[in-house]
Amino acid sequence: MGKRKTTPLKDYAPDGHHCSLELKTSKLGMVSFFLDLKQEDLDEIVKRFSATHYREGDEIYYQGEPAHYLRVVVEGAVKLFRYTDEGKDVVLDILNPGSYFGSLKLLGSDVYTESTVAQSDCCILSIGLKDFREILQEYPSVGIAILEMSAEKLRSSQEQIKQLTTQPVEKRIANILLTLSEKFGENKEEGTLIQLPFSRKDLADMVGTTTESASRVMSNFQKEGIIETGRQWVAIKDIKRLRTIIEY
Amino acid sequence: MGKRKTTPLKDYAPDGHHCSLELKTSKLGMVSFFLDLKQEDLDEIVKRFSATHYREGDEIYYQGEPAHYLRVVVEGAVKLFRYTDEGKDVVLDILNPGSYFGSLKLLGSDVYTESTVAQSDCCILSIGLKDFREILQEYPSVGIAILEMSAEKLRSSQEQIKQLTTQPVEKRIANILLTLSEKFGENKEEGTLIQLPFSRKDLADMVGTTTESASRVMSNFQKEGIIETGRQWVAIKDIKRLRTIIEY
DNA sequence: GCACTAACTTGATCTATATCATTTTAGTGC
DNA sequence: GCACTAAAATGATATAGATCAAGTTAGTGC
Repeated sequence: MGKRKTTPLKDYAPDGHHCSLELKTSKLGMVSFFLDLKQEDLDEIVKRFSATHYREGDEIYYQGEPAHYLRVVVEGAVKLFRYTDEGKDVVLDILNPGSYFGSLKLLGSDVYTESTVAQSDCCILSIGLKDFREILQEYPSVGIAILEMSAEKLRSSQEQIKQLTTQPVEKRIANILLTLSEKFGENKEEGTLIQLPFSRKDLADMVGTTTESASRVMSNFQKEGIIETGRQWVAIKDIKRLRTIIEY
Repeated sequence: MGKRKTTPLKDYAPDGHHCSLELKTSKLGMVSFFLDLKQEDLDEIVKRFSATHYREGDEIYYQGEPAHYLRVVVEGAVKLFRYTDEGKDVVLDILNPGSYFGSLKLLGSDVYTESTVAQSDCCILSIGLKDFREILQEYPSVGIAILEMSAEKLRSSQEQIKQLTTQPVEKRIANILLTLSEKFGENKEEGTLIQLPFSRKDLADMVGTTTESASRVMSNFQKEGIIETGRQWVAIKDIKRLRTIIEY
């Protein structure tokens, strides 16, 4: 049954020098709000962004800080979360390459309402809001596209609310595993490895439960052969069964 | 102690003919995405919207229907909700005059992901997405404003997620009462009357609990003199105490 | 290979809230 | 004023999941 000795997760970007201009351009082109642009326009836009590299666990910004930038994930994963006065964390989203975050407050000043950390090593592009505003004025299609993405985010947030209020913990976890595997899954011999380090605590904070409850559910899933899991990693072995759990 | 015999809620617009052009214009000017426009531009834009009047309880659109319109509340209140396969309702928001809803999918087709009903008699302006797109192209400031409103909606939805996962029912209800009183409150001799018909079931669906639990909490609040309440109406008598409950 | 530690698991309670079952009452319409 | 009804309140019980308290182990670094 193949006892593992090391985490199956890729240990990428140890030297932090993979964010070539080409990679940046191609990733920025992926972001759907730049989807409609011609290559030359895109090249022009990329120049206005600056790239920063973060190591796993680095904070990108804190809840409460003044907000001046819009950011885009080029590589890696970013965790977006709020913490409460009582010290609990609530994970709002885990972003994959191509997603934007930060502020969209183009007029007046703004303050971040969530904190963000690099969930894995990652490369982030950022642009000042003034500059972004200029881009919006130059390329109206960008505005329309970002408006749609923003509406989409709202919808998925509403879906989360629905789940929190109507679904038991087991279903919520099954759901998150499915979502994460769609965002970060890599097909391996035996099932889909979620290419993203995340602990039971992270998982619990994503679905609004405790580490212990998350752990129990994951243990059951593993016993049933639905997943295979270790410290900070999960592979899905039986997606069908996971879907069944969600639906009934 | 003044036993009430009738609901204190206003019974407005019984004949449905109060949506004058002036009212429409002034309300549309209130919507912050038209805030920057000159009066003449606004007049031009208003013409492209058409007004519809709904009676309390009327459905405006259903979850799953193809979505072709963007709408704005001119008068009254609109309940935005999702229902689940198991027959539960989740209230996502209660909109007051000046709020927009419907679709923002300007390219391609879209399907409503929530249902909406008139929570009170109300007047709604709607515009086809094509027309709206033209407005966006003509008046770029509208796009920027709506982008910000959309970001704001996302944030309040995230706040709701935080509350659902970290706060007990009593605090969540206290919170909603405060929000509703800000949106629909009218100052009366004794406290703030929430000018909006809503039942214990509505309340429960807003905070993700059951009618019974909502009822118990409301009974306590009334016993403590924090609120006064009857069928489908609530008045807040001691906002300070409500705030205390939320905070500790 | 071996020791070390944070991550994870497991078990035993406890508790907030759901659920089920009635009873009570506010507000309407006659 | 009185009867009627849907809404709300209340009580008794059940339960999912939180909390508290020890263990276990996966994966790392030597």
